[in-house]
Amino acid sequence: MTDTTRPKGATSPRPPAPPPAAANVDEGQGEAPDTLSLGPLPGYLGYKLRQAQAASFRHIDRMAGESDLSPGRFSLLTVIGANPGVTQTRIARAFGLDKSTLSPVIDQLVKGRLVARKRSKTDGRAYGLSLTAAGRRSLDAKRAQIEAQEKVMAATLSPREHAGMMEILDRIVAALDVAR
Amino acid sequence: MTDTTRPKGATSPRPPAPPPAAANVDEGQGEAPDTLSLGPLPGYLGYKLRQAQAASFRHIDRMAGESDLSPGRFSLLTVIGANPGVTQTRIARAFGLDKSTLSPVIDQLVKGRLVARKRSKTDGRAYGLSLTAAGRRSLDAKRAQIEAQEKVMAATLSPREHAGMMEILDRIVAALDVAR
DNA sequence: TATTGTTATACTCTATAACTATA
DNA sequence: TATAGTTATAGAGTATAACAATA
Repeated sequence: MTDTTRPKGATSPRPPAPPPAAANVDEGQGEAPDTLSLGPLPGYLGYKLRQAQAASFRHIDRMAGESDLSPGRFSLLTVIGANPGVTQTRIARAFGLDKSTLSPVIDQLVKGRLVARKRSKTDGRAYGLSLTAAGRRSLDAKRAQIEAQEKVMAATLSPREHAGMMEILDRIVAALDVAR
Repeated sequence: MTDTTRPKGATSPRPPAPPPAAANVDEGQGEAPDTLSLGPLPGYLGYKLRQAQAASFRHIDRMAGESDLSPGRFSLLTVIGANPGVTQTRIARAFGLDKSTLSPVIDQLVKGRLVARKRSKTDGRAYGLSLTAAGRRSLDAKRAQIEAQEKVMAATLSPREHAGMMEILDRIVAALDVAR
């Protein structure tokens, strides 16, 4: 999810470089030396959604310093911060993830002292999760980066377009999760 | 990239289940039994982009049969199909990937007999890639699924909204790849 | 020396299955 | 029996570094 304390010495795997715009050409006759066709790909909304999502991660990564939170860990810390005492299972359900997915990540966050894990008084199986002071600081720092990115995106959109995107994206999610 | 022939007996890792809509609630006072706050997440365009992208993959996966192409391998086969004789390096550049990323994937595609790899006559280092008949069939089958998904998305959008999305998504990618 | 491609290694994100401990 | 969490294993997708072969 969020990558707390990226292993100090680790070579953090960087996202791919932005694909050259040239490749975005829609099919076509321009068989120039190093331009290749992406076929029908640029006509698919799903493809563009993927491109935009990838560009977002790439951009966040470029803003990030060493041992910074990954987008996934950021969202995990955000939810823990907004729901002190929450359990792993509840978080997994909220994100639609399997509980086993969270175990190792939360373990890293706990080892990195960003998250505190306390056994529940009322249920000996469950843990209550909360942010440590360091976790809160990491989260705040990352949120500033995220919100800077939001400003970059908002700056290229009119307020109407921005609101429209938010709404349409929800509609797309709803349609796809129902379909089939 | 694309996942050609998913290892026959392999338990293809399924995408996460759709998160319950309840989790979408924006902060709030409603501290109901199992509703947890996502904090500021639902207000971020980047977060919604990620959700929509994930919903798209999830939906494709639900349509897919056994040993079907992953979205990544689909795009890879698409580009090979549209540019017979293309080299790995050129594809990597077009997608903004490192060349080392493609080696294992293409190797699988070749082993799965979906892609043919021939040493270039003019450059002994390079391979020319092309689709086999089976590769073409897999690609066509997958494309039908992809286009079915495109119809599902298009059905929830007005033509203007659809066109707007395509254009705005491009604008977001351009803005993010320049920023910082 | 530069380029094409491979291999080893690593990291994120995700899943299923099997298991422990607690309810 | 059901639930919370862990561990082992697996797979997609991506990277860097080091290397071989060819240019």
